[in-house]
Amino acid sequence: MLAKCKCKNIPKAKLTEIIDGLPEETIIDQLCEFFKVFGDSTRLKILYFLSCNEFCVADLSNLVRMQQSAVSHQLQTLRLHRLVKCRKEGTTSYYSLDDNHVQEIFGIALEHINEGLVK
Amino acid sequence: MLAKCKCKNIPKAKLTEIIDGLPEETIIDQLCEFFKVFGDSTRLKILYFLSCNEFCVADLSNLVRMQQSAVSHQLQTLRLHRLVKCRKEGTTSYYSLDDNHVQEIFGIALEHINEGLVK
DNA sequence: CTATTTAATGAATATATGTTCATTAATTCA
DNA sequence: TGAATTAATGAACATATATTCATTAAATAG
Repeated sequence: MLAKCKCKNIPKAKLTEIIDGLPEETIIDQLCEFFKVFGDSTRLKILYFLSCNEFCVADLSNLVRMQQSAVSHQLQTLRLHRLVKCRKEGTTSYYSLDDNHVQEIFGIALEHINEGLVK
Repeated sequence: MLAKCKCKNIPKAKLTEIIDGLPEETIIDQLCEFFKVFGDSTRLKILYFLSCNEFCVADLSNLVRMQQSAVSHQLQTLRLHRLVKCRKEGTTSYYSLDDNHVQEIFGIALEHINEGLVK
C-alpha cells in the first residue's frame, strides 16, 4: 500500500479510494488481451472485411493478402476472444462478426487519430 | 485485386466497394499502434490512476509497483501517443490524461468482457 | 560549487507474438 | 475407396516489446 502521496497532498481517504478502485488483476489482464487483439494489422483488416460481409477463409486470405495458415491462426485468436464466429458448410468455414462493439471501438480510435492530425 | 468471391456470389460491384473501403495502410497502422498502447497491463494501470488524479512518476511507480525506469519508459510511449501529458515543476514531472476517449474505450472493453461472463 | 533528488535515456535481455512451412483433419466428389 | 478441396494445427523462426540495470540530465538545496 502507498504510504503517502509525495507529489500532492491528496487526502489519505481519497488515495485509498483510488487504490481500491483499481480493477482486479484478472480484469486488467482481460482488458489487455482484448486490446491486444486489435493491435495487429492483419486482424484489423479481417475485422474490417467481416464488418462488411461474411467471408470464408480462402477469401479472407485473398482479401488481406496473407497465407491461408496465417489467416486461420488469426481467426482462431479472434474466435477465442469472441469477436468472430464461424459456421461450417461442407469443408468451408464462413466467418462473421460476433460482437457489436467492434464498430464502436473503431469509431473512437479513428476519432483519436483524426484529432492528432488536427493538432 | 480479388478476382471473384468464391464463397458467396457477392455482386462484383459490392465486392469492389468493400475492397475500396478498406482504410489505407497508414490509417490501419495508426489504429494498430493506438490499440497496442492499451494492450499492456502496466500502461492500463497507469491510465487508470491518471484517470483519477494527476500523479508524478515516483508515485505512479509506487502505485503500479514497478521500477521508476519502467514507468518512465511507459509514460514515454503514452506521451508519444498523446494519451497523457506532462507538466514540470522543479525536478518533478506531473502526468495527467490528455485524451477524452480513454474512459469511453475502457467502458466498451468492459462491456465486452462482462458479456463474456454472462454467455 | 557540490551533493541530492527526480526523471529520462540507452543497452541488454528475456519473453511474447506473427508468419511460414509442413502436416493433419474433415468433407465432398468421382 | 481414392483424389481433391478447404481449413486447422504444430513447430520453428524472426521480430517486437517490456523490463531491468546503469548512466545521464536537470533542477534544487545546503
